[in-house]
Parts: sequence; C-alpha cells; structure tokens
Amino acid sequence: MRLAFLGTPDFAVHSLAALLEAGHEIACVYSQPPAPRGRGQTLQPSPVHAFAESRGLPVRTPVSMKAEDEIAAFEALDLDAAVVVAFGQILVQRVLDAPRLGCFNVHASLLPRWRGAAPIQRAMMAGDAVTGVQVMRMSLGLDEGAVIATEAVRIDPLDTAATLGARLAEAGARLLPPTLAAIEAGTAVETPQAAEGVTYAKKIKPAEARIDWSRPAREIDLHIRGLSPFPGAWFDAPSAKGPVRVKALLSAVEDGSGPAGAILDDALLIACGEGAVRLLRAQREGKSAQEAGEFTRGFPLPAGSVLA
RNA sequence: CGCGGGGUGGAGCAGCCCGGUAGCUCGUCAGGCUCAUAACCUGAAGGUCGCAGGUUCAAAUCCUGCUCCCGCAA
Repeated sequence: MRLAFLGTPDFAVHSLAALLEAGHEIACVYSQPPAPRGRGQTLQPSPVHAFAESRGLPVRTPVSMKAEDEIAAFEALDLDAAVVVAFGQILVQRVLDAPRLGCFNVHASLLPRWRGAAPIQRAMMAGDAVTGVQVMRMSLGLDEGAVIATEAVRIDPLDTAATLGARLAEAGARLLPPTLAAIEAGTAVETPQAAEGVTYAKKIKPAEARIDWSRPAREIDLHIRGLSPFPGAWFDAPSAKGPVRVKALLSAVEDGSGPAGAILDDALLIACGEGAVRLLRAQREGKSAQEAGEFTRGFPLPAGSVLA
C-alpha cells in the first residue's frame, strides 16, 4: 500500500521499520520538527526523522498539521492509508479523511483505559498487571476510535517505563503489518471502544515526579519505575556539600518499617509511609545511572539518616 | 556563546576552598578462619592525581589554555 507514517520517538521507529519490512511504499514520513536537546542544546532530528532519512524516505516536519498548505500537501500524496504512532500532534478531520482507507493509530494501552499522552507511565504508576498495544481507526476524539487489533503485554515487577515501552513498541510493530493487510482486504473487524472504563493518561508534571516518602511502599515503587528513566522520580539526599538530587531509576518493595524517608540499612532500603522500598539503580545529578552497589560505594547513604 | 557536574591504582568516590609523605569502599592476589560461602580476619600488589604551560622552596590542591566524558528544559 501507499502510506504516510506519522511518528516521533523511538517507540514509533519500530513500527515504521515493520512497515518497510512488509514492503509498503512510504510516500512521506511526518515527524515533529528537530528540537534542541542534549549537551550544547544542538538541534537534533527526532528518532523517526533520523531513521527515515537513513532509509532515504522523504520527511516533512511541520510545526502544525493544521496549516492549509500542509493539509493540501497531505491530500496530494494520494494515500491508501496513514499510520500514526506517537506523533505528538492532533489531526483535523480533513487529514483523517484524506487517505482512501483512513488513518490508523498504534496506541500503547488497552483502550478505553489510558487514552492520551502518557499511557505507558500511567499504566505502570497505577499498578496495572497487564497493559497492551492496539491498532485503531482514528477519529476526531482523542484515542476514541474503533479498535482493530490488540496484543496484551504483562507488566513485570522489575519493569520500568523504558523496558515496558520497548516491549510495547515491538508488539505494536508485530501487530501492524497483518492488521494493515486485513484492512486492505476488507476483512478487518472494527470494535467500538467500551463506554465504561475510560481513563485518561495525563502528561506528567515535573512537580509530580518528586518522591513523597510518606506514601505506601507499593505506590512509591510504582512511581519510581513508572517514571524511569524519564522524567525520573527523584529526592534530595543529604551530603557534606548540601542536598544532592538523586533520581531513583529502579526499585523493589521490601519488608521494613520506620519513619517515612528513614534509611534502614546501608544498601538503600528506605522506609515509606507503609513498608519500605529498596533502590536498585539510581543516578546522582551530574552522573550517569549506577547500580545500587556502585552508587553507595561512591555516595554512601548510611542507615540512620532520613530523607526529606 | 543555554545551564550545570566531572576526569585521582581494575570499579565507584574523598581530598582541592585554607598548597607540604595519595586516603576510603569494592574488586584482585596471598595467607588465616569455617562443614561451607558472594560472609569474616590478616597482609600484599596496583596511581607520572586527563593534557600542556604558569606561580611557588613545594601543586591532586592556586592561575591560564586545551581535551575528553556526563546530566538537564520529557
């Protein structure tokens, strides 16, 4: 089929690669414009942008897909279908209507649960045991379209948003080619989303990422892993030079009790409002991520101190 | 000219502000202890303190330049 692909982060690259693998013609790849990032704040193309260029695909990076000339250009592509994966822009009706068969979205949750921007993090933070990836026909409402294909993915106790996201991205890439084939053949079954069980995965605000040690251990563990590695759950640790911000990247719930924030042993076991959490991987400001053992060798947090 | 952190034995760090014998945790090696062990005890090896220059009787430490690495505004 003649397709357009709209996507931005690494998550979407897997899907684009799968479409190429399946032999589809990618008429154009759309992605968010290059943004300053990394050291030096240099302008960097998005992962999808970079991947598409490496495969010699035409790339467009409009600031808005709502501009009249962008819509016209999209219509002029004469597409069979468009595939949207974590693109980062809302599409208007004229765009959705442009491809002959419609626009299809790969979404990382079991809809109607976790519609919106951060489904992977929200599913983890909520403690869901299972999430998944789905292909749906796009409609004007945010992630409200009829579902065509589903693959469930279990959330493991030591998952982080990153490891879970990687599995979901692979699952989405697996799902896409056969689903498109069914759509083309007219055999796809489109199931409207349930009216009940709707939740929205709101964006994560920076203030939300700070760890509140007075919460129960299970919630803190989910908070840490759900926000790992980005934007990263964090806390201030005392040091001779003043508070040092530490990102918690991986944790596990363990037995233990004490005042919230109290450090219970020399291996990063920290008391919560209820129970305790052991940090397994952490990152000091200015440093790269370290396993707990390395971390404590360079930055001991001895039993007895208390985190704010 | 975005902001900030850092380069010290194999790993992670302290020491630098207030120059004067290179320190800590882990690892490695040897010996001991133990039914046994990634546990414990004793001892040892291993570093031109990123590079270059400057100041000084003396520089890891102060000054200048360079270089490499890392984090942040998802």
